[in-house]
Amino acid sequence: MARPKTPLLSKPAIRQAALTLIDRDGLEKLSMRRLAQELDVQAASLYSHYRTKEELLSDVANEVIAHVDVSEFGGGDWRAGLAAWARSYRAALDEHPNLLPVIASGPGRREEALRRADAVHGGLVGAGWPPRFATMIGASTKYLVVGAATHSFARGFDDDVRVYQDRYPNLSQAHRLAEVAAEIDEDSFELALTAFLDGLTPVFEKVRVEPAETSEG
Amino acid sequence: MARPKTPLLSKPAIRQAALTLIDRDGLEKLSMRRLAQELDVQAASLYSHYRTKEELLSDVANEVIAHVDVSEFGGGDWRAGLAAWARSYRAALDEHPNLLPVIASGPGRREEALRRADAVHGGLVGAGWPPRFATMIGASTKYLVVGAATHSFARGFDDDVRVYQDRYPNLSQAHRLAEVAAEIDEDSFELALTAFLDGLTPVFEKVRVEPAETSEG
DNA sequence: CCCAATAACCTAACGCTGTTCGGTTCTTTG
DNA sequence: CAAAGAACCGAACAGCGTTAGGTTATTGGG
Repeated sequence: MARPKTPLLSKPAIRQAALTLIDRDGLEKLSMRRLAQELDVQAASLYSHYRTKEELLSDVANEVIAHVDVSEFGGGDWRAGLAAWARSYRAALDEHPNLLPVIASGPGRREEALRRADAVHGGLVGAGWPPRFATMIGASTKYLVVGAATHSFARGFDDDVRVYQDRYPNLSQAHRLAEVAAEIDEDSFELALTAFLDGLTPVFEKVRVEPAETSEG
Repeated sequence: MARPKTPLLSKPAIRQAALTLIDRDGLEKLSMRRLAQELDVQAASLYSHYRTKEELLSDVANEVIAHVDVSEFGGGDWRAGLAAWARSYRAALDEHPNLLPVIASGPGRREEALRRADAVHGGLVGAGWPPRFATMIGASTKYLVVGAATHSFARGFDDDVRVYQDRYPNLSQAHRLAEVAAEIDEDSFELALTAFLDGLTPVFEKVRVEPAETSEG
């Protein structure tokens, strides 16, 4: 077979198949050969569309991040903006947990990630935070989200609870809750986010500035 | 060559060589063959000491985590305990940034991680937090630390600042600070940690219980 | 309208990876 | 003193990302 009359592949189709495979079988199971097989194609053909596997993965990650919502920053309420952003971010990561290493590790050349970082920064400054604080708060909130997604209890402990029994007395009770690990994750994230925002509020009162032009400078 | 008179390898020696290589060349450059070469040995020999590469990496991670200090929980001050733990944790991750994916992703069967989780939980309960909150707070703090380490500004953005100029007006100013990215990371982490602890304090006043026996349950 | 360029697929191969097999020699145990 | 096991080796396996070179279909310029 040579060049087909209608193309068998396209960037979106490759991305979608990759994400499906990652969601279903895990990141480490995704190989170019397996991906090609899923698309009824030979592995080498993928390189007509993506230069490397890494580039493909970055593109997949970009697409996932594109679903994160930063629109809440539109109103001037930085608390609501941050909370909505953080929850939306977390939800996006939660939908594709196997992809998390890609999102968490890579450098941030991804368009959509930058677009959102810009929106967050602009929203905070627009609400009265000094730019330096806006940068820090944006980073900190992301810490919380990414940390909550990676180090989640749900996957952070072994299924076999008996491993911990007796040896770690303080934990043994905590992990009787293994079956509700997801709920603990959720509660912890909300607790942390709320506490963080609460702790930020008095800081805001101290450093607040009159909102100037956001975008010039 | 067959079996040598005095062993050429040992688990600690292998771990140390692996960590050195990871620190120097990065995680993805570490292969069993390269590691063996560093130890003047053949790759297959490593399997007399470690069953898989994964097991070796987990052991290396365990060793790094062993340096995290939870002793501050000894006094009854949960704030000081949490802060010291978080800073120590972060410092440990910072010393071996290339190892971070291993620490962040793997399930928590690592002895030292469990030992510390137990100490944290016990310290919080001992200070008066209900067990359920202790679990959540431990998880949340870890979120903050791991998130701060993985998504650090220092590595989260591309070296070439000009990429972002003009296209993202809100960011262009922020990233004129690229050369002080490490400082931003530090400040953000401290801001987040402090805000989180500040936000937690009023919660504590509400839910506090008389410290009961910590270890029976 | 046709020819050149390009694009999209293919097969085959390269060098690398983690890991296993079977062999040899040394040490330890009974 | 024999048997068992431990610690090394060389060679090989299957699978990986990627590249080279070939073939055919489409597209753009003279």
